[in-house]
Amino acid sequence: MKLPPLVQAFVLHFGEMGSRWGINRTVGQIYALLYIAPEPLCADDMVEQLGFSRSNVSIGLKELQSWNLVRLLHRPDDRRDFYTTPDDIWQIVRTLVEERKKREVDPTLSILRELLMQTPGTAEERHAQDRMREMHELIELLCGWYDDVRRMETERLVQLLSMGAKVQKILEMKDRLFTLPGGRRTEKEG
Amino acid sequence: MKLPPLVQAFVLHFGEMGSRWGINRTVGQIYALLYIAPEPLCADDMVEQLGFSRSNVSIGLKELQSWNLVRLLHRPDDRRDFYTTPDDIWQIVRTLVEERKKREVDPTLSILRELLMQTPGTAEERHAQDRMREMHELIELLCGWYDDVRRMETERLVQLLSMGAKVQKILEMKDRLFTLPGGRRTEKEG
DNA sequence: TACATCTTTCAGAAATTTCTGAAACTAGAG
DNA sequence: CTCTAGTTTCAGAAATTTCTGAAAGATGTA
Repeated sequence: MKLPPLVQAFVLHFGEMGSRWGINRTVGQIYALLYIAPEPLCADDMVEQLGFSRSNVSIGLKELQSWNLVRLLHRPDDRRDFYTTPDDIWQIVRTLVEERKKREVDPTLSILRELLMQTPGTAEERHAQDRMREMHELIELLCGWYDDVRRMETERLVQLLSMGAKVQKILEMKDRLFTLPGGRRTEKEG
Repeated sequence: MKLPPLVQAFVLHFGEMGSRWGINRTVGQIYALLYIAPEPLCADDMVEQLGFSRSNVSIGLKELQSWNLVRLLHRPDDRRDFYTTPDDIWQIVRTLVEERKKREVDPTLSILRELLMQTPGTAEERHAQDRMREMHELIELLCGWYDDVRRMETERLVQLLSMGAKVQKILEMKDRLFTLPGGRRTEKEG
């Protein structure tokens, strides 16, 4: 691996973290390299800089493509494929979350739905189903929220995130505004 | 494996998803079983119901304990350890997020901080560092938000999540309230 | 057509992770 | 102290994942 020390440390870290993030070392390193590279890279650049075999890099790139995490581009008079990550890091995060949801959440959601359709035979099954229902509701709530948030413009999103718990203050204010003197809420609120 | 079909399907699913979630099959199945079991279980119950070896279950339970995901409890006149998950599923989610952050985000944050302290030698390193800085800022923003949110009471949290993008409406309202006629913001905002 | 350049596939080697059974360990009861 | 009922550890077997080199495929050029 021939990289400036700073870059190398970054790339190696992403390789190590790869396994914790459910991708492998090669894929982690390739992505890290693409992310910090000032220019698009071709597969052979990666082979040279990371020291993996050509085929390993090829498979890693396929994997990244299946995650929609890289852009493929070409240069005039050059048959090679060049790869980059989006310049906008928020775009990267959005894609990452979207894909992880697709792989890590959606299958569970659909199994839960399926199992909740069934009629429980025993008390044990009934209890199991209650527990699954709780889980299903929670995941649906989170997904609903996510589905709203992902449509927000980045600027708004940043604004919201920066506020953190201050949103709560606003909610409390809203509650005061819309709550009748006796403590009950107005009809519109729920 | 001797379990009611409904329970079995659930448990098997969590086993399969285990690898995508960075835990293994055994751990996934054990947790699923504990989650839907109406009563606390001891290790031998799990051996019987899941068909793993005793030692495998033991290691799986240790792993779950290291994630703070199970509670250990004892019965009078019984030396065995019994295990459960918290009744409150929100508590489970909170723990899960906390632990994943600890393992999947914090190490990256600290490497980034470290690398950003260094003085870049070349233009390439300078560019790499800029890119790392973007990443660092984004992660800090998310962590700051998370740090606020995790302290919220569950009821408030649910309220917030249910609102989804409606929060945006409130923000816009707030903007209107605090924005001077000319379009500039008041000093307090920003 | 033959050739050059680049990419992909794939069988098997290498490495890593998971799982098991046997042995070691722990702590209360007699 | 010894027995018993439990838990943990650990070396190696089994399974899975990752990685490689060689071969095949694709595509543009002469």
